[in-house]
Amino acid sequence: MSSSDTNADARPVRVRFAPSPTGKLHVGGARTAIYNWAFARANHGTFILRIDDTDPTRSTEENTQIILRAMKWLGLDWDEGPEVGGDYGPYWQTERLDIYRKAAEKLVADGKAYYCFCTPEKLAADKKAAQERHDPFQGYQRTCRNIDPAEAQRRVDAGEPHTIRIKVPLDRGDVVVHDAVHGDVTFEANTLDDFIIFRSDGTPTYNFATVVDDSMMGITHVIRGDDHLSNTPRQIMVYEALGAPTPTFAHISMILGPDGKKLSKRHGATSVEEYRDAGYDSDAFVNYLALLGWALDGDTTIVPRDVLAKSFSLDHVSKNPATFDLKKLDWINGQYLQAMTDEQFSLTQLVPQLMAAGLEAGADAKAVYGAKPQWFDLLSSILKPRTTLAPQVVEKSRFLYWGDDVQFDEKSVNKNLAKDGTRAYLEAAHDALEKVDAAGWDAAAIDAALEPLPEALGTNKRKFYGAVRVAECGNQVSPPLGESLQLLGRDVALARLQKALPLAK
RNA sequence: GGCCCGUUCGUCUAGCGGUUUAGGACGCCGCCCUCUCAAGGCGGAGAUCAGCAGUUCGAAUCUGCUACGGGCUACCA
Repeated sequence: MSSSDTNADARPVRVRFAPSPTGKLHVGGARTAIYNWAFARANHGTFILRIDDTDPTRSTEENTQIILRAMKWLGLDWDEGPEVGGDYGPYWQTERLDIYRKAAEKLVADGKAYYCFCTPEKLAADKKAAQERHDPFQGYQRTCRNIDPAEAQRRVDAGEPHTIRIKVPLDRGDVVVHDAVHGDVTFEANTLDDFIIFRSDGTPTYNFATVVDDSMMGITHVIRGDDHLSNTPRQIMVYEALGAPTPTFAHISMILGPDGKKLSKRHGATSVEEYRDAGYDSDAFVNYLALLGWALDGDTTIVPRDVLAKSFSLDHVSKNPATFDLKKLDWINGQYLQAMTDEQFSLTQLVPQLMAAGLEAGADAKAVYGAKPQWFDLLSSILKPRTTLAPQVVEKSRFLYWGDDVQFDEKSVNKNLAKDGTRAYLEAAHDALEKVDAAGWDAAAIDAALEPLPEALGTNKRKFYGAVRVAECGNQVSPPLGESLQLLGRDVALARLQKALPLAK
């Protein structure tokens, strides 16, 4: 029999993501944020961002900004929180210290909590003794629970160091946590002790502060990491002492590295911003993370943000930990790139990368693109299927920026150009291309001009195009030749054939 | 030590007692397309559903135990 059955489901959905600004936003945290966001959107609820900065030594303003930036990059807009405000603020725990203090004092006044004067030394000794007699209950021995309230207050007023402990009802039965992903999880009553909710330094403990916040902010569903499941019965004790309804919980598993250990720097990039900087598309990244522990159904892999925001549901979240797989992330990224129009690809992938590499210069991507949109779109059309990650376009485009001074790849030259008969190939190609006039210089015309040559020269396509390709692009691997020459322009294309003659035989 | 969670192809997962010769996706292999590299299409290998014992006419699906992995057990979050 549990009185934690006060179900919150009837209330309008309000969820929160409450990161600690003690570091950057990690992929695990990002996934928790995504699930909260998607759950709120799918249920027409409210998504709240709260900064849990109660650890003054490790929390920094800089980290907060990094987290906000990461949230924006991920496209996870919040309805209440930093920058947007809301009716349930403040949204920084350090600004809520008074609220916690008052809540704790009220619990004491109501007889739901009490002052404890036990020293750390005594607590350690009690614990050791419990261990030695193999007592199944190793929690706090409730030493101060029965001190007369007036007496306790007198000692507090006299300045005696004290903490505040929750008074767990002795007749409290087993606590069952209603978890949306794990089902009902039962904790035996005798494993609960009167834990500390307020430290002797006057700050609240995590298990108290979050519950005060979550209840005051009307949070209906607490979606968070697995590591909090064991803490949940304690938190339920606080909800009950506060007389607040218990939310529905959803504990999601953690993300592992390829070796099955918890994902860490050891495994490579762990923070959201590293993935952004590596050139991943944020939609693809969100898609991948969402799939790490959740499935729309058994068959769908590409789940765009709007579908996620419509179809996300907690009962499709898996219980077991998931291994982060970079290969699949890359594949999904490639899928998102393929789905872009040439213009989108130019604006968001191609031009920014070419600018970062110093191949193009201008005020911004839009301005650079605007100078020759058809040229970039054509380049995008041939590069798009060849890229899974944005920065890859740089090396594939480089040959376009050499003028008539081609940087030859030695191996490619040896294998394709320095072979008997190639001189005739280049000359034939030059003659044929010269007949294509400047006005009609496009991939179709170029391909048409070259197409009959291999047979006429008594060779095969592989050898012929191989030689021309290396002469034009410097490498035996390049985008399709017709488009490449169109992008190069007639003058440069012809000049390159001429200049490569000495390398041919 | 005590309490709690987890375990389906290498990886992410579908599966909620019979429709399962366990489905899909990434990766891998092969074929097709093809002037290179991709993209795309088609096909293949790959999981005795952690193990054991039960319940049942019937179990990946329910129960118990064991193993392995993880979490909590703090005046950390």
